Amino acid sequence: MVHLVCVSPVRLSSSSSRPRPGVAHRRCCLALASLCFALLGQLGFSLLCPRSASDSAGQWLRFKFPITKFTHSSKFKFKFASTAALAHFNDSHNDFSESEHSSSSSSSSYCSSNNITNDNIKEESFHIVKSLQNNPSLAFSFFTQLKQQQFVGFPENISTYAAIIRIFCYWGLNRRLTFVFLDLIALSKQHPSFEIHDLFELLLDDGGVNGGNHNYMLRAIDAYVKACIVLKMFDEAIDFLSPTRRHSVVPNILTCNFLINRLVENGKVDMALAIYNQLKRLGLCPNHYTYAIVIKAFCKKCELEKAVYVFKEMEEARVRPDSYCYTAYIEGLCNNMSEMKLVGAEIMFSNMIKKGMVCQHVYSALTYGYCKSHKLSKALDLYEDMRSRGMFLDEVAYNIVFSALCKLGEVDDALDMVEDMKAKRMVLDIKHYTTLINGCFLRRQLVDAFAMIREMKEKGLKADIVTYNVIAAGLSRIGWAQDAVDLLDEMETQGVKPNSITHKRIIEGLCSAGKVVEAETFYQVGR
DNA sequence: CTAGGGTTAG
Repeated sequence: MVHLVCVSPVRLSSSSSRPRPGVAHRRCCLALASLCFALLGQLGFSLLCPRSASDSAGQWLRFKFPITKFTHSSKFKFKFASTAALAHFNDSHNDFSESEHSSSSSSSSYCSSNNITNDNIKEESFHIVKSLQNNPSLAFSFFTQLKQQQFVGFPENISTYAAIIRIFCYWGLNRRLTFVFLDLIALSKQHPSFEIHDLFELLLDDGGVNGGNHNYMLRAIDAYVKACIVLKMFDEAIDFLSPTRRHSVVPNILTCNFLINRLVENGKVDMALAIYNQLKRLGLCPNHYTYAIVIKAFCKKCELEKAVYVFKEMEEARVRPDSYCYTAYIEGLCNNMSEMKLVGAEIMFSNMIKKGMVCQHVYSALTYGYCKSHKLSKALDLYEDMRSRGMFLDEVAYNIVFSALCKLGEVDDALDMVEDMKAKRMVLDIKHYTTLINGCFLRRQLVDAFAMIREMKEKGLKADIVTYNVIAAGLSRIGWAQDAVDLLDEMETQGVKPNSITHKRIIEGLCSAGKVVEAETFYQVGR
């Protein structure tokens, strides 16, 4: 095994002559890296444990994989400011100039000891991650491997986390940063003595990541706040936006938008509006998306006048509303449906057309409004209008149209459109199938209905409670009461719990099939 | 940071 690792060192050409690596190259490199790490896992960790601290296993990686550069020019060397906490680690590998490296010398040193202690893994992992600072991709896969083998423990190995965070901050790999923080949050829950704030203190020891440049620190804060939001830890996210926690860094409006939007979606509308007001007090400028979310928030509270007032606020702030803002309001009108409001939505829609601001989404919103108020032919007219403008339907919009067509009893048209979707390589999901199955049953097109059910299952889609209710209703309606009852068995094996609608449909089926006694028993004791 | 869709009611 060791032999295999050392046979063919990769020759590194000088950085100036090598073309910039493309995405494919990077992917390839990453794949190669994971492969080798997997190999390492099998070998045990001994390969990565050199005799001396300076003889880092990072060197092993260096001759094994060409060092890839990301978008930064090589003039920008990663500056890894030392901290008091990290001072005992050897910093000699900061500079990763890609000089020719004699590979043969290191072959023996990596297969040294077999008796690895947790301590040297800790030390080495920090060391290796740090030495891969010019290759974030590789650093990340190494880190992932460490985690999979549970070598990144807590709270002892906080420095390895700090190292990986610094690297990702520097390279602006925000998504990966968020993943690291998701991890950290999970770990900090296992180890209550550790607080994320301690980690930030560590990062701040340098005066910020990378020599006090707040842009880097901001990335770490954003990523952490985002991770909190994803985990619905809203209080923690909000707490971090407070002046004492921000470390005098101004929060990013995009992150704030993300927070406010998720708050609204989770029904915490008042909290969202409070944050919005706080942002304004902080002097942060909301952008058009912020305003759109606020419009949505007021609509959700049924305070449509206040939603209108937001447009005024935008005018004062000289932020031009975009199609999303208008759509948010149209959606609000459609959801708080009344004849008058629908007219309001139509007026705003035609204004959008005049301004050349229509987007696909506004069509969905208004179509949905028409469907809800049973103006199905208007909905279909709108669909035609949309096609005439060369807009295309996406998956969700297709389903809105399907649902309108099915209610009109025009399932065949819907089924034709399914073929269009497939021709466009669009994938149907469980909601499409539910709509269509329902439509087929309503028209008593049983062959189509069962074909749809089969197709859905063949594609590996699992029916959920709504789908089962639709099927139960369909079976009952066509008089197949026993099959509706039997559906409960299938639901049980699929782990879907029937609800009151399911039972209601089954009882209806039994009653209309004349099986009143069975219906009564079912009502009394269930199945 | 970018939304929206499927059952149901005398």
